[in-house]
Amino acid sequence: MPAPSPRVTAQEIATRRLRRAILGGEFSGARRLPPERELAERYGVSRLTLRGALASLTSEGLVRPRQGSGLELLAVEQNAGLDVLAMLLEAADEDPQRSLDLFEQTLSMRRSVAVDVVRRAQRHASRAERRQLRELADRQWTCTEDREAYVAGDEAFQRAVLALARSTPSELVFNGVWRALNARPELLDAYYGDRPRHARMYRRTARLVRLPKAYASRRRIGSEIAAFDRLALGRVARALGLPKEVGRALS
Amino acid sequence: MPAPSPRVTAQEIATRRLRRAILGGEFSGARRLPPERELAERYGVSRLTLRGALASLTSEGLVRPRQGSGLELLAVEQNAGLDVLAMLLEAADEDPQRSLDLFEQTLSMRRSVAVDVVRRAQRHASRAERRQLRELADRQWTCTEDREAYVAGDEAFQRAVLALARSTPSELVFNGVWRALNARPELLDAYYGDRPRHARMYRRTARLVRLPKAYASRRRIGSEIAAFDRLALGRVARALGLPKEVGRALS
DNA sequence: CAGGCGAATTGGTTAAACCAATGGCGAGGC
DNA sequence: GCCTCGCCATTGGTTTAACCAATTCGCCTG
Repeated sequence: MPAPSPRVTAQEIATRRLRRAILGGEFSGARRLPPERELAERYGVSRLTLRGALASLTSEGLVRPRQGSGLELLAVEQNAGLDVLAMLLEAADEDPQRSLDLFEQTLSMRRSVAVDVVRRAQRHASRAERRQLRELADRQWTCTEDREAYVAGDEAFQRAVLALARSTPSELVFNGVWRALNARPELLDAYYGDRPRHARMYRRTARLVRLPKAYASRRRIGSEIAAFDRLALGRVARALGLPKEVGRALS
Repeated sequence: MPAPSPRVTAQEIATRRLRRAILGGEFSGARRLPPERELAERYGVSRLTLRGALASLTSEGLVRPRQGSGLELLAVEQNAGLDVLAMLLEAADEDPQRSLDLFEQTLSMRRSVAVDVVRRAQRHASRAERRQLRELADRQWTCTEDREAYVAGDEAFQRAVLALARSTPSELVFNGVWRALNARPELLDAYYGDRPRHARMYRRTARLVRLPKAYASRRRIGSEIAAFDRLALGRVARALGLPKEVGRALS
């Protein structure tokens, strides 16, 4: 992705700051946000621009505006959608333990979804499609040197499997997870720290997919990914300044 | 929730209509949306109100505004977050097969996440917490007559398990899934059609959680839920006017 | 003291501008 | 004739200044 640098807009900045303030607990304890007019002044934008920001936060399930009453703060865990995961990780950048926990939880969830996705892909994929997949995986071997290319290839591979799985919900979950992991590039770097090992895992996984014993292979696929994730979490922990045992021990 | 009927705002209506138009494929083929000024006129609101709606759709990953260029339409599957799942289901209300597929895919994903959640809850829950959980499950037995109470209780139970699992991402996924299922009340009704059977499944599941052989029990938990979901999908299919075999045969 | 009325608060909406990025089209030069 | 540069129409971004509508709360009245 060239990412043509869409000009950063004032509304976007206000959205980020306000969202971060909310997720960072700046208003914790309060049931309501300050009035729009006050927030607009605080962030140095007009009230209408601030309202644009509020529209985003509303659709994310962080606040609920009530005419005449104010901006009600909602409990994140019970109302927010997966989209805020990225922002939660971002907002946790000064709390290593929380960062690691969120990262681990995210990987864990991704794993469980991945097993289901692979199962579905196994059912729906044609012979030709499987071969295409195999080729994608093989290509990963050739670029373990180049971090950026490798990560891009990994995303492409995962999306390819997802497309075969015929599960829109899983695709949407993946979008959220991927965005979240990319919200902390330094952690994603640590995750992909051992690319040859990662590529090897994929190759093994691909082989397992072909096995007829669906259930047994699925179980092993989960274990393969889990094994890599455990090692990777050790690296992530170290990148966060925590002892790597902390990462590997997580469940 | 009493849902104090927060007055339906013009901006919200515009958001819904525009979102539905996009998800319904009204602009399929086009790479861009019509200009803001034109959309505002079409939906009978001021440009600023329309911009509020656009802010929502932007944060949902459906469009990307580019100053001077226009409103770029993004590919739903590759950009949208889980939050749009509810709207996808809503927008599919005239396509029974698509509705059933989405419903099935959603349940399938929920199942795979559920297994992970249960595993985590198993690890983190204290003795007292497990007993509380058990009580919640037992209470479900007493209200299989009352659909509304039963569904509310089921939500409470699932949230309780989630809280024990210590996995924020899973909670966020659940929010999205739950909202999606509730987007089509008639289908959710069909899903909960056989409440005694549902309650029995929970009781069995709860028993499995206590088993020491973690892996084997996990596997069986997945099967328990899958068995119920399969039957329920048959009912959903019939509610959609499709032969129930279509629902049960899905994977 | 109870009830209701009304003013202050706060979100919802609009109008009319103007700024800023983009992209196409035409004039001019090579 | 073709390429390049620059102007300008298009389109999103932002602001100002109002006014409308729902809610809340305190004051006034009975």
